[in-house]
Amino acid sequence: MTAKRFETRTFVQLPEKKRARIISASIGEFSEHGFEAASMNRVVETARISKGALFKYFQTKSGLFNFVYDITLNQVKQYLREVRDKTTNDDFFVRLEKIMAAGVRFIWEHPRLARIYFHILHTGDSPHSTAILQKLHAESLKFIRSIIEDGIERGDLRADLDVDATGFMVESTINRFLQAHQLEILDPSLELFNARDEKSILWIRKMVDVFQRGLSGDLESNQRE
Amino acid sequence: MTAKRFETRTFVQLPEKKRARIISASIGEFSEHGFEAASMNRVVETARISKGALFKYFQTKSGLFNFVYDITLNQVKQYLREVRDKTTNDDFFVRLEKIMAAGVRFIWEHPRLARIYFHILHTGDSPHSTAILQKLHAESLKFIRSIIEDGIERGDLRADLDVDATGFMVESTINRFLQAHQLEILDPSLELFNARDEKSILWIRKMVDVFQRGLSGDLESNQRE
DNA sequence: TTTTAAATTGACCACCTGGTCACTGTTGGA
DNA sequence: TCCAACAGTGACCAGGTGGTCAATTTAAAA
Repeated sequence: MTAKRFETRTFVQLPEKKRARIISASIGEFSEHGFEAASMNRVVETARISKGALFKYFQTKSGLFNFVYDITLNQVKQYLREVRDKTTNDDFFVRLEKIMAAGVRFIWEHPRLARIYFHILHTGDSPHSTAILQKLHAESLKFIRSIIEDGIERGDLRADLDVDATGFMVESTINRFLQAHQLEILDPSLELFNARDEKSILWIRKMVDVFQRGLSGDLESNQRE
Repeated sequence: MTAKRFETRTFVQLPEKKRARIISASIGEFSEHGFEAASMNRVVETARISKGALFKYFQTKSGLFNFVYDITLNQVKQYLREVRDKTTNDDFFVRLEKIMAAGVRFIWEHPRLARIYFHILHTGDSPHSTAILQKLHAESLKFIRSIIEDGIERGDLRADLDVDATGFMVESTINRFLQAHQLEILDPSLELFNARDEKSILWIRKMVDVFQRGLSGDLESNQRE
């Protein structure tokens, strides 16, 4: 699998400052408008280059988007790998807490990339095929599932747990929780928009607790075998 | 609170068939493209009327959207009310199952309205203020919370349950589950896209079970006071 | 200094957008 | 039959879109 390049040789050879300006402008534009509504004219304006130049650096709007998409995805993957590797010895529920906390940190450190990631994840607004977008979701799910399977092996989780259903629920909750930090309209009443630390951690604890103990009042029903 | 009308007198007095054609064309357009990317030209084309006419029926694109949004919201609300009232005597977990099943049914019966609803809910792509969109989310959450509070009162759920966190988790899961039926890219590997009945119900059972019993393998930790 | 190759520019293209308005039916009452 | 009131039309508007390309500047090689 050869790495596809979306940027031209010309772009790569650009002085670093200029290249950085263009990348930043592109990230900004796509993070604010998504793919379809993003404007090449605005990118050109923000980056202070001519339109012709931009189209010499990237042949099409899709090309520029793919370039930014790559950066985004690599950052997300790296952060996921890091959390997983740093928490291998933790109990499942501690691990879950740390994963969520790391997500909040990621949003805080890379707000624009996070926006791009979640926007694609939720709207599919991108030049990619549905197949590729589904793969994105599948990877996200796979990550959570692997954590759950570890938890079962270690005995932190019920052995008879349905991994598919659990994975889906945990992933849904995490994603939505992280989005509430980022998209004001998705922050229902938790007041997590632009929140950090204390408030986030409090919520994380509460949610992990619900996952851990379940909802049932009838403790009998927790027993089974 | 007087009801704001988005459609003009002229539109109301239109022959029913024509009016229906216009409404259908508008619902179709907004369900496929959301608000911003929707095209009045396409609506006009599909509805087989002139552009001038459409702008006599609705003053602006926002007006037309609001009209459709009203229809959508009323349908959603009505279906929520119905499920709630029909299940008041059920156990919480049965109730949860029925709510999810009703959601699947709604998507099956009103696929275009469902698309509009979820699109707004997730992207905020609409001419409305963030305040109004937050209210949408808040109402959705409020609905789930009321079901949870009923469950606690009835003793189906732990009395010490955190209603906020639980509501958030349940609502996230339900929403994402329903979206998987509707948006192919959001259907990770559950194969629920365009699914109905058996497959959906199986998943619902699995998820409700996880909510009910929790994830813990250590049964001790379920005991507390 | 001259030549040559590469980098950069912005006017321009076709096509789209939401919205307008002078004009042309159509209808019903006097 | 005449006329007024309304319904409907589509060419047109300003402003946007992604993308192109002949002309120009820049930089390096000869």
